Amino acid sequence: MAVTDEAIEKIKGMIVSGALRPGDRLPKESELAADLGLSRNSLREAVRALSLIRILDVRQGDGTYVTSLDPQLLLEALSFVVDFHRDDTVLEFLAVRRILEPAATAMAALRISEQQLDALTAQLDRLGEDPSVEDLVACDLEFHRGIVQSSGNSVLCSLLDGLSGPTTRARIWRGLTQEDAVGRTLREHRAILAALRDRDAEAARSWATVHIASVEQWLRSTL
Amino acid sequence: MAVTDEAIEKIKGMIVSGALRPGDRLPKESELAADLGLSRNSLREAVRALSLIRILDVRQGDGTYVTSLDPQLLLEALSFVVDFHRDDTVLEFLAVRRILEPAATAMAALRISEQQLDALTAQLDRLGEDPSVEDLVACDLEFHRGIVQSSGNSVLCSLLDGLSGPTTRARIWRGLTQEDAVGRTLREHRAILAALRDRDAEAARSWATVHIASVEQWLRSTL
DNA sequence: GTCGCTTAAGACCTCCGACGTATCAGGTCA
DNA sequence: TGACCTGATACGTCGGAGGTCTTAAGCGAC
Repeated sequence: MAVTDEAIEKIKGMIVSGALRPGDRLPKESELAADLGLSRNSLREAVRALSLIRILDVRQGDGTYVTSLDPQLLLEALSFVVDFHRDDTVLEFLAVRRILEPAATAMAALRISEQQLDALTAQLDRLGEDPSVEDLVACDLEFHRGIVQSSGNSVLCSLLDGLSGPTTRARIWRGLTQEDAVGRTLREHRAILAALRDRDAEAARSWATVHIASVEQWLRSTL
Repeated sequence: MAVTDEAIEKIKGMIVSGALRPGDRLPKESELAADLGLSRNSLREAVRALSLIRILDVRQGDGTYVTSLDPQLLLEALSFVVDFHRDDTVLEFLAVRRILEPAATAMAALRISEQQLDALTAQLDRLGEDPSVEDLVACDLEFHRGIVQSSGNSVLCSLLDGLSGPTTRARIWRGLTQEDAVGRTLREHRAILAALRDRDAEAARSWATVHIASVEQWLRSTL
């Protein structure tokens, strides 16, 4: 195994074992390199790799720190990876989202606060009746994120955030080409919101399923 | 932005835009560094980072290649990230798994082949009636992986694979401390398998839910 | 002619040392 | 007291020198 890979494993080990805790500062590059028995250049490769996936936070002129390691932060790296997906796998991503999103929406129905409900309502009102497709999709992302955050599960939230990216393009494409896709999306958003206000988890789940399934169905028939 | 980060973005751009396709070979380090306008050392940091998340495959003595970019491969990196989770987030991971796994099991009920059913049965038979906790958990992972693979969704499969890691420790702990956890797990596995054989998606879904919920409940009462 | 070994070229691996740049703390001066 | 300056510290970048591994061409024995 290459020395850099060993260094990655060793740093990982230090964090997992608790020798390094969230927020801790690492020894300076030259010292850590000496400790781990490799050159500063090779160590930097290891640190850079861990910093790409948000394990480490490198601040020039200051030092290198362990991040908070929050699931939210760590899964942010997921979206970077997901950007590389190929178009022929959009359906698989969408299928997973179709499983998670209704579940998250149902969970949110039991926990969402009145303030959050009001905020979602205001957001939909702001969009108006006839928005541009780009505005709609941006608003769509925001709407669903707001709901999923109310599920109270940050892992679920980050995961859905990461998975939503790839399907965005598909949604824009649909909005541009399918008759009444915009109006349908708006109506479904209102329905989901109404179900949340009623604290009706099953209705919320069903509307979320319908909402995503409509995109999925269109995509399947188009490909 | 640092030159290395720029290089990461540029290489990512080359792949996403299609200039570099899966399996393609990158120019050699010295050439690519010159093309991107940075030193070989800095470029190596970028390449190393992308190789950690399985975007690039570096082969000493040969060259650097773009990987297949399969969801399965890309999400493998997820397990690396998930290893850093802290124990207090196990419940959140488990909650997500509780959503995904029953859905995947239900999907598998409609698609799993007779050969795969036989393989799963043989696997359970091999384990016997009174296995060690470690053997049981290893077998548990294998069992669920086999089922999820039959769901036919590789994104779902890889995601669950990544999420199952963190909960493994918890399952071992439970097996060692809770009365009859081993026997209960074995019975539930048999029940899931029977539902799959019957092509009964709803029964399969329910048994999978029960199976995971029992771990979740125990963990919640223990913490 | 085919198989197996040798050899050389190509590409990545590791290291060193030097200099550039950003941050922060402490001191200085109005 | 507060703004500014300055030095120490740590990360950022670079160029070059060997080292190691993979591959394939070359070559001899069977």
